[in-house]
Amino acid sequence: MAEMKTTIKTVCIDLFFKKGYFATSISDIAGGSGIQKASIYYHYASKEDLLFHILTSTMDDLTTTLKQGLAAVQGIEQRMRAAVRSHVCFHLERQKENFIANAELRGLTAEHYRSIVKKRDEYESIFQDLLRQGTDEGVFADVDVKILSYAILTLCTAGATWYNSNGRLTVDEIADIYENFIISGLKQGRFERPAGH
Amino acid sequence: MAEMKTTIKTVCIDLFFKKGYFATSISDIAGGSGIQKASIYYHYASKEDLLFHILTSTMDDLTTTLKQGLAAVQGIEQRMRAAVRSHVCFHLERQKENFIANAELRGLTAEHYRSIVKKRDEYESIFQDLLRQGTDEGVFADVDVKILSYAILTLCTAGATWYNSNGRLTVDEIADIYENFIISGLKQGRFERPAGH
DNA sequence: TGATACCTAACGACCGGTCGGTAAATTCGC
DNA sequence: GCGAATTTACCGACCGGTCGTTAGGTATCA
Repeated sequence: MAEMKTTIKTVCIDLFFKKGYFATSISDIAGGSGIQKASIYYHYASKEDLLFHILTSTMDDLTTTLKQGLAAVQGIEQRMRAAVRSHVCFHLERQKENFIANAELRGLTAEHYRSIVKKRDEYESIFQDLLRQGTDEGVFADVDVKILSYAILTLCTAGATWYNSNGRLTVDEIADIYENFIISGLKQGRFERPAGH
Repeated sequence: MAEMKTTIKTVCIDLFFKKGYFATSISDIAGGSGIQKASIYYHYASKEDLLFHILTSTMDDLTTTLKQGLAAVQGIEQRMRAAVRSHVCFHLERQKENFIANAELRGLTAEHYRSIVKKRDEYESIFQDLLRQGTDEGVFADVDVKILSYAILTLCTAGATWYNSNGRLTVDEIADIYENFIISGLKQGRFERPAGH
């Protein structure tokens, strides 16, 4: 049964989130999982292998979720809204994994690093396509696609660093705030006369 | 002369930025500084002390720069623009230190952690005051001050993770993009109305 | 019986940090 | 003005401890 393998991964996510990858030892992970540290190596090849597993599944699920969220949505503004919402909700709902995915890339081997960055680039390119299309159609202002895509993604991603699931706002309420902020930011100049400089 | 002390700090910033705090050894720092690792301890009490020095000076300079940038600016929109610009420029110009300040807080002792977080909170509160005032005056939409302040700061801060000083855009050009994006996001499609009278 | 899932024990490497010592520069007593 | 005392800035050697990892053994169960 892959029961312990799952337990180890879950414990690992908790610890990497709380203490960081380098500050977490195999002993910590073993202790949290209720086994001896040598037994970790029956399930995973190395500490880095564990990190890579976490990041790979997170990135894959992230992209899958986005594609599902966009599948039935028409119109560029609505599609961008859906994309932002998908991104925010995923990051808040799977806060720990996403925090790790953004903070611990340096723990990977060069090869695994490339693999994760490739997945991230593919994900980003979906947003960049949306931005480009919105700009072409004149729905969004003539924005810098590269910079604005980074802006949108890091903005929502940052939620994973401060979000408190017991806090004042629900995931949906936070998604609303980001959605409106971003869409307004993208439409800039479309509503108002330019402010004096 | 405090020459070597400065050299060590500079080397340290480079290494912490490139490899991360935990992955950087005292030997690395010593090697980069051209001395033996024991000599590091003549200038700094510990590895953590080095990190704390870096973060303290960065946070202090950050706040000082913001206050200077706001000193002579009138009007809430212009003040927010100035604040965003100050924040972006500081983060891009001192990219490495700011990256460390956002990534390596976990390396601090509990006491030093509190000290840095306190500085960060004070800095954030300046932005929150601007947001609150802008909302009160009706210049900005009725936004959630807490969430939007995090949004603005993390947005600009993120620039320090991807900015390439040899890249396509200058610091000022990037600041322009952020400034317009954020102000538009805060106004959320509002037409500008003469405030009050 | 043999695969599965764990264990105990131990490995070498490396870590942050300390120690005693020292050459050179600076300060001080006279 | 000059020798003595002290401080500055560094070094090489080494410490206890922890790290990720491995070898080899053992209980369970089909």
